[in-house]
Amino acid sequence: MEQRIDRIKKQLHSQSYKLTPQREATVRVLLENEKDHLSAEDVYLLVKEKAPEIGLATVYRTLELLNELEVVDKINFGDGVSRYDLRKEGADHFHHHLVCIECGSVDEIQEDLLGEVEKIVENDWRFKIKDHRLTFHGICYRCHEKQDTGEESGSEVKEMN
Amino acid sequence: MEQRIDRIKKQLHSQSYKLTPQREATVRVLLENEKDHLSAEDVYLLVKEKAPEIGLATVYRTLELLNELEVVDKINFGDGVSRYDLRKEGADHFHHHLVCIECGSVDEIQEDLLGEVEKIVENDWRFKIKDHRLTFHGICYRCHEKQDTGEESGSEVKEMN
DNA sequence: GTAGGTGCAAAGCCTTTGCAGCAGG
DNA sequence: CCTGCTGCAAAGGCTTTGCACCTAC
Repeated sequence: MEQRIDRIKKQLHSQSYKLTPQREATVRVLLENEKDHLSAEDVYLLVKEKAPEIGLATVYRTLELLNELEVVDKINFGDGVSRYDLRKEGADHFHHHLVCIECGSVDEIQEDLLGEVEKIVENDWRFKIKDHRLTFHGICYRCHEKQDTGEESGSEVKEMN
Repeated sequence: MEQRIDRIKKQLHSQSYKLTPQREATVRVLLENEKDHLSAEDVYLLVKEKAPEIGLATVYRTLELLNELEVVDKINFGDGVSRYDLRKEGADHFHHHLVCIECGSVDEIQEDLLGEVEKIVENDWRFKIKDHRLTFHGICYRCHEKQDTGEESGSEVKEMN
């Protein structure tokens, strides 16, 4: 974790940005919640616990900056808010999402499932792929199990991570 | 075109909605611009040419309704606006997008490229897929040709529809 | 006459921006 | 000082909602 912060710090410095306390707090929140897909508001609330004086605008500005530096990906599941997802270091961004329409959970698939598909697209459509977004909507295994055991579904779920 | 409108009309009636003149004008705009990915505002401006008195709110409400009826898909390319894409009739929604980061064009791939991938997801993650979104970001063949001046254009590009 | 649909304007949300103050070189 | 960064509040942009009127059965 410290190493990662250090690397992000260097990355910032290399483009003459600073790792201010607010930025560091924001990055830490992202690292600590790496599995989640936090909205700016979510990040804000979590950062406030560490740095109560921070403003929402700063969080937005920091997230925007991290997005430009390709430290995070800004993603959108169609629910009206942007979410921010830490990139795996070094990896040419390759991860997909499973969004449960029952409980709203979002799981990640790190594995690259699109190798073949990308070859087809690049050849048949002569399209030079730089990035992709793949999201499946459906029912996650947890909700599946709930239904199979006759349990009530849905209304109480909070966090699935 | 008339047949399609007729079917949409029946679909509306079957759920006791009406195909009002405003709704019909909106649907016609969508049919006439099937290849595009219009925003609500785009649709509004086009509909206004046929039915100048229509309000933006009605367009939003109509698009929302058509989305619920699965006549259109509401999609989002991360540029801050929702876009509306007519579904191919009968098809279990399967189409993907190629978004050019150079010129902003959006091409569609109707072909289902995810058959194998979906099997893997359903088996390995026990996730029951209901829908998916697949978008590639990169450089389209048109921009490619523009850049590589004097390139031999050997292979044919596949039909986009 | 009842229910659904419409236009307009207002309100809602998420996000961005303007600005004065602040911090570190 | 100068530059970059911050917090606050205001403004923006897209979308939804409230409401009175209208229209079709």
